[in-house]
Amino acid sequence: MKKLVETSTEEKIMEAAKEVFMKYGLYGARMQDIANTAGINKALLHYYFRNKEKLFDKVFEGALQKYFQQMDVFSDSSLPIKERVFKYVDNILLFLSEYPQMSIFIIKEFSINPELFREKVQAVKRDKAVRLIQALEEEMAAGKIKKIDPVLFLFKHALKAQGKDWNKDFSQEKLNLSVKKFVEFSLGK
Amino acid sequence: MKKLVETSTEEKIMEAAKEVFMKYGLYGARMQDIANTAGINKALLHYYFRNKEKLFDKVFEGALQKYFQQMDVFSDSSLPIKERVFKYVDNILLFLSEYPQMSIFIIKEFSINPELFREKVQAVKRDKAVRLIQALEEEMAAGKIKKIDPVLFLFKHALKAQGKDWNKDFSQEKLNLSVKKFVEFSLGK
DNA sequence: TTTGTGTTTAACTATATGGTTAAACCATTA
DNA sequence: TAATGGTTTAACCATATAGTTAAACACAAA
Repeated sequence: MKKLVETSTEEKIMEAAKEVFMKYGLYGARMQDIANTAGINKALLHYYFRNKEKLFDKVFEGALQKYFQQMDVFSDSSLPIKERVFKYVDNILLFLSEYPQMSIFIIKEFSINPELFREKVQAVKRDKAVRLIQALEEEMAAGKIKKIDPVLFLFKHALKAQGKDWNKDFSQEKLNLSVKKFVEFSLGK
Repeated sequence: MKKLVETSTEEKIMEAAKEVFMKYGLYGARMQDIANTAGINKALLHYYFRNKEKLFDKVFEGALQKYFQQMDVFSDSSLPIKERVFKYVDNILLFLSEYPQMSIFIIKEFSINPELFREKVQAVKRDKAVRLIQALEEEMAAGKIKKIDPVLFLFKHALKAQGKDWNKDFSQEKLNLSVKKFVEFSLGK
């Protein structure tokens, strides 16, 4: 059947593109390299995904989707807020250990072109992060959690989940800025 | 005076190259971009540093030097081993927060070409890491610290310094693999 | 078998990129 | 002033790279 071959080739390209883009970034990746990795002719890349940037976008979108999907925990209002936060942080930690390349990749691409990056992210993220922030703000208003900047709140809890304590063990200067940047980016700050 | 202008241009190139290479990596960086960032003609890059790889090597060597220099704490045998470990981990944390790009950069370049990377590192690292391991093994033999794999030992202490506990809060699977890779790389494993 | 359609390829083009060269520049010194 | 030598530049070259095209291929329907 034709359809099967179709999806298979497209999948092969996507997998190869993912691998190469993650490794070298948008600028560093070579179309020929992607084609070789996928075991196909270079022209096929353009047949399936018009050009380099469109291919990159597709790969990127997939990666981001997986990442932002995890914010959906916050929509489950049956769970107490702290449970949700814990679950979310737990998922993120798992995600980061499952895709070590991806976290670095996202941080890198973000640092290369924050504006373009943010723009591309918007389409995927939609209101997920907004809803997350809203959920936190509601709980703050209800007095269930302390009133602080939601980003800071999430960051502190991410630290806490790892057994760190913001006040005791960490000073602002000693934080790994990448992690901070990453959390900030996630929330669209 | 000529000497002043000379060093200034070379410095400008080094600074620009550092910035661009850190951002885009060896493959992604463009010589023209480096020249523009330094505010000089592209040919000057080749005048001062023959070719792209040699320039990269110089930048890279500088970065690694700063990093591995911190292992020298272990040569100061007047301090108890635990003090040395603490001081070392402290320095590394400070280094990582001072140069957030660099840590990611090193991890990336390492993942792109481990063999070449290791090779380049050898020249800078020399016996620093060896001495570090030796110091740990000596203390282990003397019964001052528990007998475990020195790499694992250092990794655990790096976690501890951040308030994390290997056994309680972390499972092998949940660890951010990048951090583990980075520590392992540092010691030449 | 022939036709039609979607897939794949080899060969090509235009441009970007790393690198070279010869000449210009400029401060020092004979 | 003229010569010297390190520094800088514009213009160039060869190759790599993204992207295009026309033709071949494969397979299903007529």
